[in-house]
Amino acid sequence: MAAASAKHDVFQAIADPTRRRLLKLLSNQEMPVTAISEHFPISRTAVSKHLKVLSEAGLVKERKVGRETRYKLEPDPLVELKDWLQYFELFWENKLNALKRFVESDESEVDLSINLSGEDKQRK
Amino acid sequence: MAAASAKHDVFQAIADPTRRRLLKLLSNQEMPVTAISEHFPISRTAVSKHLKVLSEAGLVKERKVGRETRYKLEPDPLVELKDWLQYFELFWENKLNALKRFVESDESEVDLSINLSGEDKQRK
DNA sequence: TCATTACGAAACCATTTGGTTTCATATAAA
DNA sequence: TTTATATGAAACCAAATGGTTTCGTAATGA
Repeated sequence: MAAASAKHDVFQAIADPTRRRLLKLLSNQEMPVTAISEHFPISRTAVSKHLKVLSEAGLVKERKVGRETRYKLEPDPLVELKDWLQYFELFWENKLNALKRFVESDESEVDLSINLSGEDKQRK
Repeated sequence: MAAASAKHDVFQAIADPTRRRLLKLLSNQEMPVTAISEHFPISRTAVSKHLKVLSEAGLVKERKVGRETRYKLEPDPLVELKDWLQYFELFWENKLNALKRFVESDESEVDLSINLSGEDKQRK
């Protein structure tokens, strides 16, 4: 699945603060472009281009209704971000806790090579 | 807290695929620049610039050892990403579950307007 | 029918980005 | 001391980015 969002990836799409605001705005409601752009200090055309980027990343879906195009959030591609982040969960906050979670959750697909004490983490 | 990583934010820092690879590489080990750049098809100088961006976002820490500068991951700023993502958790995965959680938790501060059927809710 | 509204495409522009090569400097090694 | 190594700063460049204004077209409404 996850229809190969070729041209723009999620990481790049959310790099821009305007686009992040767009995503939040559209998470609550489906909205047409003009209404959307009233929430931003830039031109409608500029908003339209941001929406295009988001669309190419698969993060919004558009639907034509009469003469307007309504956009809404399509959150699925954010899973990629979540997965990426998950790798690093091990390293922040309480690192020991993270390790514990990791060992317990048995989603040990990757050997992260963290060796905190010289102990063998493969213990069961 | 969270020492105002002014110039580059986390979102922008991780937008570049090379920088994402750098973070993974440095999560396991502290490494000097030349060794790092052997893992990439670009010049050492280019790698150095990427490291600077990561550093300005607070995502790596450098330490001078003799004539080399060693870099390692500093994962704390990723929490910002995690928090941002968390907002959207409601919307992906099993949307019915999310809705259920939402309804049950009675923290109905926001009208999430999840439209499960594809019907136009505005019809009156 | 004719005017208005909603929208995206196009052309254009300044700035940022990601890369290069060259150079200066500090440390290590011979 | 002299040479080699490790690194970042500087100058430069092409392409991408984020914005603008102008224009064409489709749908609504008077």
